[in-house]
Amino acid sequence: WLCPVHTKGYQFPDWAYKTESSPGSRQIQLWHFILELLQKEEFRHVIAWQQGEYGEFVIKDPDEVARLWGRRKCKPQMNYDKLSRALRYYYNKRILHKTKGKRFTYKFNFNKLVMPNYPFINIRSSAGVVPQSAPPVPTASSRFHFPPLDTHSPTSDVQPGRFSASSLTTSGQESLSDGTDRKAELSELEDGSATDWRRGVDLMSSRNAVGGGGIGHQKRKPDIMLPLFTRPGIYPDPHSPFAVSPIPGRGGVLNVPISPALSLTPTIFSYSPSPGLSPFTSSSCFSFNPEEMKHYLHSQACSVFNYHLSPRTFPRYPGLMVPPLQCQMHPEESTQFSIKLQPPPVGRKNRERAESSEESAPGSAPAAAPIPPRIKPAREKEGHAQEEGTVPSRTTEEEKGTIFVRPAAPPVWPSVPPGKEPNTSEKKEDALMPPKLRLKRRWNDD
DNA sequence: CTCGGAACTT
DNA sequence: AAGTTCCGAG
Repeated sequence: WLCPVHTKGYQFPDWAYKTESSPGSRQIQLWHFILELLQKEEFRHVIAWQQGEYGEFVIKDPDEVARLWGRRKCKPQMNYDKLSRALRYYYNKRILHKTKGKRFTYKFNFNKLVMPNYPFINIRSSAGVVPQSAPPVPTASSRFHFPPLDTHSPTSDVQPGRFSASSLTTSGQESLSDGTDRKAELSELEDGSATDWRRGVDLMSSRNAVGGGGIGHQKRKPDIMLPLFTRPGIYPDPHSPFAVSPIPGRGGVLNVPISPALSLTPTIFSYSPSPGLSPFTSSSCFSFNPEEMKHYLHSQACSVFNYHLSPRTFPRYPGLMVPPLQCQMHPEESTQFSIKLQPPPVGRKNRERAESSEESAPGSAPAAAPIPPRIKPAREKEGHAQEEGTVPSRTTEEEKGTIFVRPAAPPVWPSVPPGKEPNTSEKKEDALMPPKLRLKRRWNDD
């Protein structure tokens, strides 16, 4: 078991590879391990990304995953019951959340790590233009660390964060060993992700980056600094800030002013149908694909609505409007969402009832619909004799799954239409109504 | 299956 | 801190 980071290229950003050296974690972490398995095709029959939902994965063989985990941790008594308990501890930490109704299905909260750094993204511009079926395979963000945004003012665009190459932080000494987090995400307005985010920062900065050009040290400053990595060809979007001016501002660093209006959409993600074959995996460059990012963020927004996550999970930034109805990527999913968009559930009971009824809703488009993983019908114990050495038997299904599905039609945001509102009086009413009530009203109306 | 409390371990 | 182990409840 060699360090995953040194195996074959970067499939995930550094934060996914917490190392022993990382403060606060001397040993492999479960989510880290999960990511590791997810990364390898050999385990595709044991655990795999769920198609259609970014960051969602299915444990196809709970016993096997538990066994592997137990082996890694030298806990022969490990089983899915225990493993899942550990997984559940991630709920509060916002590392994972459960996909209700789907057995053995969980979802990573990647947004926790990404969102704080892209508050200025305008998701509206192009929702659902990006491939949908590919698993979240963040790539090549390795050399960077993203200082957290000012936690206290998520909306203060005047205090943008700053990107800097972690290779610059030779000391890697940001060790923000904050013992201030946990459970603290109670306050409605504070984004508890900030503390976690710092962790992510640690992870990345702790990684001794490859010497990528000697740029001087830099301290955190309120201006955004985007590392300059000229990678011709990886910026398909002409609107990418990098496509615009790849010329170094100074010292090889681009100083890009942030404004909420600016559709600056750098992304550390790159969805590749076949992780191992990603053209980017070999590079350690920053890749920016606005479309992907937007889609990703949108997907996350959907999660917030569909999984009843706290809105806190999805930072509220100006210009970041994510109407639930926009979540219809797949025709089949659209039915899901429309149903889920019923008035907020009152209690757990209600929630579950709604979900179950939704599950039974007739799916209309079988087209490229991701096949719901057939979970061990009867817990059949087909000999998984070998594991690591197992030859991945690529099923045609899997291949199909890598096909990008284009959403039916580019949706138009129903909320806050630039045009006019149907009912003027109601509008006025709304204006007088407290935000909460207004929202509730909308829930009920639509 | 899923959840989360509680005590315990490393 | 990050699980591990055990377990009652839904």
